[in-house]
Amino acid sequence: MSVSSKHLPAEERRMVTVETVVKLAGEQNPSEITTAAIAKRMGLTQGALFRHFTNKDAILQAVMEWVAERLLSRLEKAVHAKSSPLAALESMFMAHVDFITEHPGIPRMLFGELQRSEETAAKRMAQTLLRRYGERLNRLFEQGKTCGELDRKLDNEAAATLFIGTIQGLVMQSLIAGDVSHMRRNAPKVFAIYQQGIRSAL
Amino acid sequence: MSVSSKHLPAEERRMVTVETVVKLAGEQNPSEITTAAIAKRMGLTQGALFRHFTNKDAILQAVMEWVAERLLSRLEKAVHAKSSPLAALESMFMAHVDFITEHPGIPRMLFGELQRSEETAAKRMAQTLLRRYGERLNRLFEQGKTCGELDRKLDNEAAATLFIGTIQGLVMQSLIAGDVSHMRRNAPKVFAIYQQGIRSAL
DNA sequence: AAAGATAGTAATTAAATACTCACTTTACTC
DNA sequence: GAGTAAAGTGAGTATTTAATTACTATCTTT
Repeated sequence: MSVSSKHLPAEERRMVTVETVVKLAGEQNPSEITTAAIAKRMGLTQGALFRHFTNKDAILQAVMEWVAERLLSRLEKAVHAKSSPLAALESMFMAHVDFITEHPGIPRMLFGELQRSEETAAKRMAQTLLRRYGERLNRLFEQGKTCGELDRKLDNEAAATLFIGTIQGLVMQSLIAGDVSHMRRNAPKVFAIYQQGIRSAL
Repeated sequence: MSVSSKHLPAEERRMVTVETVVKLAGEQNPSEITTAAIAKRMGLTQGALFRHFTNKDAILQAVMEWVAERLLSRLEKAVHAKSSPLAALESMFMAHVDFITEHPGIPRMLFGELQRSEETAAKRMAQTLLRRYGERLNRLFEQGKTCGELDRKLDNEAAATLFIGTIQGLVMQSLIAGDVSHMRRNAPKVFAIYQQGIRSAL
């Protein structure tokens, strides 16, 4: 049985669609991803997409849900079983970088959704994802403070902004270099500086 | 005499066009800025734009040139007359944040151009701008190392990535909050962490 | 195997968009 | 003030895009 036979049950077809969009976003500007392009990549006619999604925004929303689920669960797994909060933060950072290296289109889509002026469902999903991300970071920061690893007077919000911005900076560099592996190579160096910035003076 | 009479000399009209695009980018997704929208905002018909620009990319290119010039000169001014490299970095950081607060559309346009798959003139301008930015930072890092303010074994590239990413993170937060002033308020706190990360241990 | 439901096709539509062009208006020069 | 060049108008065009629809192919269930 071929992975993608002609007829797929709705649930599977939606999955394939989402994965296709993620793949396409890694190759081109997300705002240029048309329903025709998605369909073509799947070996489907454009109209067929609308059997499974009410409109294009529903596709993007499904993608953002997929991203939120996968990313957050990967981060949680990375944090799990790390003894110290600082080690957990590093593990989380690298897990995020790995995730993006595998799916380079994702940060672009996220940023693209956030800039939308209209209040689309996809945009709301992106906002929710980042809010939950920030909350998770806050918990780790608090733990780090109580166990003495982090600077007691560290500003949580600023530290979270910097954490996410650090990743965003790596994404930008890799966009300029046109090379995804660039990101993974430099991530540890960049995190080292970040760590130095938040941890308590010894 | 009104600032914008009906007929403007070509040079002025181009200037007004660029400023209009920058303004629009602060209000909506840059990829949704159409020539019709630009013209409408200027109180002009759409066709008139093409008297002054050969095509849309030429408009975007002019915008990127405007940005590069203004931003780099502001950064240079901020660095100037600062005695220490670290003080210069902080001044540069705040100048950049101020610039973006005044023109919130600019980071979005930059990022948007960088994601383009085609090699447009505007995209090349954006890449050049960031390259020159990085070079300027490198000079300051080197100065900081020789005068002992910065950690001697600091990785310049990583520090530059983090510097720019830090700003990108602030932009992202303000996008989520839907509030530009958010950025300026948090900038000092975020820079404080960054500074702690790069300076030499005392 | 028949019947009903599900998934896909191919052609079409309406709206949006970058760009063009023949013509008109405005501003400057002698 | 006439003549001219520059700047703007308004009505186009070709193309792209999301969404619709009448029809067909394929699965599933009894």
